[in-house]
Amino acid sequence: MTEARPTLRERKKQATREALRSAALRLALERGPANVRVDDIAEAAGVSPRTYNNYFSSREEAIVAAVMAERASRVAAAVAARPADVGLADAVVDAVVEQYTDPGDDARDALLMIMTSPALRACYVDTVAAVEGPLADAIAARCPGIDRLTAEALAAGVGAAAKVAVRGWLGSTTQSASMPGFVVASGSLPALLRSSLTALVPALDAAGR
Amino acid sequence: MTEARPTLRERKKQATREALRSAALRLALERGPANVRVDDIAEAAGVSPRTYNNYFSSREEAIVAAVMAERASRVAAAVAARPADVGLADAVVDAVVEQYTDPGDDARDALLMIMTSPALRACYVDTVAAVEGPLADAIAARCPGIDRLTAEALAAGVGAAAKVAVRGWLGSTTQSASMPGFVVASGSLPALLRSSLTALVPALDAAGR
DNA sequence: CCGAATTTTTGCGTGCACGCAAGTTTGCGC
DNA sequence: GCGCAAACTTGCGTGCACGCAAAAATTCGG
Repeated sequence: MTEARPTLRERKKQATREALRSAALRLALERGPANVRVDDIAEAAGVSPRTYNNYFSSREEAIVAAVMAERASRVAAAVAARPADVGLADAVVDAVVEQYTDPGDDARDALLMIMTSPALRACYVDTVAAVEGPLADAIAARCPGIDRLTAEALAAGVGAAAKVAVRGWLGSTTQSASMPGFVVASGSLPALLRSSLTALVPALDAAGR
Repeated sequence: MTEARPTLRERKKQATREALRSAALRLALERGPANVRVDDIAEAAGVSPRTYNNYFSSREEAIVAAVMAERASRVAAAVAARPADVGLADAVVDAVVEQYTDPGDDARDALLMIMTSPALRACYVDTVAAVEGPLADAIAARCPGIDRLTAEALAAGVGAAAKVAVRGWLGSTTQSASMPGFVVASGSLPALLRSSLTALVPALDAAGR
């Protein structure tokens, strides 16, 4: 065992978190997201309702977390893993697209459910924002002399462009009141992501040197 | 009168909205934001508590709205107003900085209060996001042949960079749990905004042609 | 000016987020 | 093992957001 096993307390915490995540996802898929109360999730996971909110700060968060677990850190890792001789722009764009190109592990229908429910969608785009921190680190690591603020601005820009692509993917309606819950797939998500991120390539190139 | 007076109904709606805004701001400044319930705001504005939520979807929103009213559209207008022979990058950067350089109308202490309260800060950065729509329009108007998705990606990037600058301005802590409510001014906001936006200038330049 | 259609306000009920103060479990040095 | 300190869980109370349907206000055609 190369990994020192984390303390009992830590393992229990992760177990509880996982139990809540999967219970939330399962119930949401069975009954539809509107028919799941946090009390139900808590009961299914064997903890008190109050405890649920010690782990997740909204009803939607657990459901989305079940699908998006660790995607944020994987983007950063993917950027770091790119060979040093490819430009920053290519490294970042490819890494981001890669993570969204194959969501299809076993979460196909979960993704569809998330895209269908406005509340879940909102929570999902917040998840996209979570890549910004790790991504900023990865960018900074790749560009030795770079300003910290610049790295964060670029990472935030990438996150924002990704959000735009996702919103565009769902149809043209931003999140306005027009036809909520109406989903139109207008092109493939990877292609949209690439288009959207292309706008930022010059900025990434400039920073990469 | 060049403007046809809007219907009575419309005028009343705006009056109610304004009454809620100013009541919220006044009470928050008097008692501190934590000691204002939405019931208080509603009562001060002479409407039912339920009506408050027909106008604002969170307790913080009215307070922030009182300060930020119409700033979003002003940024877009400022971009549109720049002479056509200045580059897109300069037009956008100057317009954004301009709007945040002089918040000092009479809202100095209101801004300080917003920066001091975590919940209000969060709502404030959401407000920054509201510039993105109008800004995308302005960018699209300035660059005739530009792709719509590209314009939105750029606008979102600008918004994101502005958010980073604002966060950085409040001290290095993002919105983490470390010392909430502790404010450190680490440079002037306009300077930070300029630095942050500089990272995106190459992208704007590339799109401007 | 009158009544029907539309919009806004309001009260009510439900579910949710979270601070607080016990109660309970785990970690750790002895 | 023992016991104390730290961390986690739980119940409770408060305030908040919002769907729904009844009531009040506004508009508009005649």
